[in-house]
This record gives sequence, C-alpha cells and structure tokens, in this order.
Amino acid sequence: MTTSDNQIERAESILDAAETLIVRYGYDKTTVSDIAREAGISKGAIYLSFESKEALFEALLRREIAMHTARWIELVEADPRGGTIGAMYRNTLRALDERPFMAAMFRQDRTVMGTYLKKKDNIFSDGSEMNARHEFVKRMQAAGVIRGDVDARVIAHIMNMLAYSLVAIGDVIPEQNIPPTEDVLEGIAVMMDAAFTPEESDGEAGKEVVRQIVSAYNDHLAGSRTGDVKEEEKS
Amino acid sequence: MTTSDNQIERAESILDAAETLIVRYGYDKTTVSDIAREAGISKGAIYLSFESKEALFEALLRREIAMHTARWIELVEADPRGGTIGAMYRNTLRALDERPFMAAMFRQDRTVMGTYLKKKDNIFSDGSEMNARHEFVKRMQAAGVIRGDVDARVIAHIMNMLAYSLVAIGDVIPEQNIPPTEDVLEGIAVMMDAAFTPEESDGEAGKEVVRQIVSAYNDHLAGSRTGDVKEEEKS
DNA sequence: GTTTGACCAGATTCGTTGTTTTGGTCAGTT
DNA sequence: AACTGACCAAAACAACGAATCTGGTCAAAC
Repeated sequence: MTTSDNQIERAESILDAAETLIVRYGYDKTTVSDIAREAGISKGAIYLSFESKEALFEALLRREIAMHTARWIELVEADPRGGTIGAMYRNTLRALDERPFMAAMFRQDRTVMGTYLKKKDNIFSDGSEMNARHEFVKRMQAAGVIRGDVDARVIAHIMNMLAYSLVAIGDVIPEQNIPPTEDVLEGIAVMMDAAFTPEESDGEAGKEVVRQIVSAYNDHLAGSRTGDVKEEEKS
Repeated sequence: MTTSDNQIERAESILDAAETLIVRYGYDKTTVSDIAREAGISKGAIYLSFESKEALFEALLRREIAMHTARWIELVEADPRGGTIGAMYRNTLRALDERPFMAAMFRQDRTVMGTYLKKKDNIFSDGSEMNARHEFVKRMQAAGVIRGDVDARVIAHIMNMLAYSLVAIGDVIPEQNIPPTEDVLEGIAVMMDAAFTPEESDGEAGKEVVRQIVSAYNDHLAGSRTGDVKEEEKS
C-alpha cells in the first residue's frame, strides 16, 4: 500500500463523514470541525486533503455523481430487458431515487446545499445536466434505440422534467398521495417505450451505448479533478 | 342591474387589482391598502366584499382555478384533434403555462404565495389536485379514451409530475437551456397518445367527458364559496 | 513527514430597543 | 345605505453592539 493510497483512503473517509452530516444537517450547519470529529481526525488534517470547505463539498458532489453513474450502469447490466430506452431511463431514475444526496443535488435543495448555491461559479450554473441528457438521447437515436423522428432536445427535456419532478414533487404533494415509487417508475418506463422505442429494436444495442458513454464520462472526470490538494504541491 | 350585480362587479374589480399586485409583489408585500388604491376605492370598502385579507386571497385562488378551467375547455373545444388524451392534456398544460398566477399556485411559489402557505388549513393542504386528476383519468378510461390496463393513479401522477415540472423546472435549469414551450407540449402530447391512447379511439368521446367534468366542477364550486361577505349578513 | 488543536480575524447570530407597517375597525361623511 | 379614512393594537422590521461561531492557519507535538 503506497502513501498515495493512504491519501485517497483518508480523503474518502472524510467525504463519508461529510456526506452523513451534510445529508442530515445541510452544508451551512455542518462545520469543518464537525466533519473532522465525525471522521475521527483533527480539523487541520482536513486541510491536508482539501483546499477549502467549498472544495471538499465539490469533491463530494463529484463523487456522488460518479457513484450514481456507477449504480446506474450496474442496474442496467443486471436488468434482463435493460436495453430499451424505457428500461434504461427507469434505471437512471431508480439510481437517482436510491441516493438521497444525489436527489438533493438534482433538485438543488436549499436546506441541503445551503449557501453553496449562492456562489458565483457553482458546478450547477453551467447547465451541464441538460447537455448530458441531450447527448445521451442523440447517441441513442444514432444506435436505433430511440425513434429518430422526434427532436432529441425535446425528449431530453421531458426526461429531465420527469427526473426533476420525481425528486422535487414532494414539496407540493403530501407523501401519502404519491403512488409507490416502483409503480411510478414502471409506468414511466412503459410510457417511454411505447412512445420512443422504434418498431424494430435490438434489446442489447442500448446497453453498449451506455457502456461507451459511461467510460467516456469517466475519462472526462479523471482529467478534470480540482480542489483536492495535489501530491506535487506538498513537497 | 341589481344591487347584487354591483356587489359582484365590485368584488371582481378588487380581485383584478389584487391579482396584478400579488403576481408582481407577492402576497406578503401586497397590503390591503395597496389593493384598495389599485382598485380606486377605500380600504374599508374592501371589507364590505371580503371578510379578511386571507379570504380575499382564497377567493382569488378559486377564481384563478375557475378561469384556468374555463380556458382549458375553450382550448379543447377549439382544437380540431382535441379529443385524445394527449391533446386534452396538452391543452391543460398550455392553459396552465399561459397564466402566471396559476403557474405560481401550482408550484406553490413562496415569493408569490408568501406566508399564506404557512397557514394551517390553506387550500392546498388537502391534496385535492391529485384527486381531481385521478378522477379525470378514471373517467377517461371509462370512456375508452385512455387504455384501461394501466393504473389510473400512476397515470394521474405522471401527469402531475409533468405539469409541476413544466412550471417549476425553471428554478433549476437556466431558461436558455429549455426548449420552446410549444415544442415541449407537442412532444408530451405525442408521447401521451402513443402510450395511453387505445388502438380504437373515438376522437370526440374525450371532449364530451371534459364537458361533463367541468360542469360538475362548476356545480361543486357554486356550493362551496366561503369567505366572501354574504348578502344575508349585511342586513 | 504527519498530524494536531489552540488561535485569529471575519462573519454570523443574538438580544434588545425603538420605529414603522399592517390588518382590521368604526364614527362620521356622502 | 354605501363608503371613507383616521385610528389602534399587534406584528414586522431596523438598528445596534455583544457574544458566539467558523473557516482557515501554523507553531508545536508526535
């Protein structure tokens, strides 16, 4: 086990601590000292792994997205009829709904994200979510998994609408009036397939595209990590 | 023209004034005096038509729902292919999107509804929205306009999700990343028809059911008006 | 080389006090 | 009888220093 491995392990355990606290108390009410205590280390040690509270939080956001993506592909691979657009989308939604912090991110929950949302250049302000979904739909159309005769931007936006309302509609409708999530996801999947799956459809083509997208995304991630204290800086 | 007609006219003009101000400044920042000034009458006169600020506001909410419904049926009747579930739903969404105050209500916008939302027994807390949509779907199934083999509750909830996100997703996605509303509504209509319209479908049956529902709703309204100062009380 | 926790400046919260605003009323005017 | 607007108690707001808290640092301990 190398020094670098320990570094990463340490950073991960900090993020674990931060996640538990932030999901429960929110970004504002969770102090750096709280995180240190929860992780069983000193406050100073936090700053050996992260440049600032904000950088720590952004690392947490990135990790959460990565874990969500991993969980998504896991569900897709495990799903026997997982190659249609309906099934793949259902699995994204399921992965989203499974992870409370991911859901909070997606609806930009103020009680969880707190003042981070007010920062000028927070990672949501670029609208990358929309672009990602649009790209996904275009590729699926190219692979013949989604009908080509509907505007990709519109399909992508409808998918964003459903995802957003899945995690945000609780603000407006009391829980007991919402049908079981599984039923809703199933309904959405059936609807999507009926509307957007072409007549002749290969049940496996979709999965291959998902693999490509996810691996491209992972490469992208590896090249853009910021805010962690880098090895070189510490000599 | 009777006294009672004048009463109603007066009350309407108060509601007009209230609507303009509340849409712009919100419930909290709009004072009763402001409304009186905007309506060109004295503050005391407001209380000849309404029991309290809260009652006035609830009358405004009810009127807005009624106007939304009226607009909806108008669009349905005018729509040549208006009898399918997709077309009818698109017309609800269009009517919703056309009226800023209705949209603010639907997403329970805090800057517009202000402290009214914090009242114990506000008119949203009963979840009637959900029930209304559920009823609508069941009737449409009975009339053969929606496929009968899907859970009405789930369809109703998906419809609520799309309606909610239509008016609320702007909080999370910058406007320029959202496709034109017309395109989105068209996409939703196509999707709904592909997924929920039965093979053999009568294009006019849906409209008839809408007429029935709306007239039943209007009867219901007439029987439950509260908060206005009643004629009998004023003798 | 790591890790710690006392320490600090700036921000945030709190408690208090005085001022303004607001929903609602009602004696008086039209 | 319809309407007005000065008036009032209660609530909301503003100002303010005092007290507390928090992100971040760094000399000292391991």
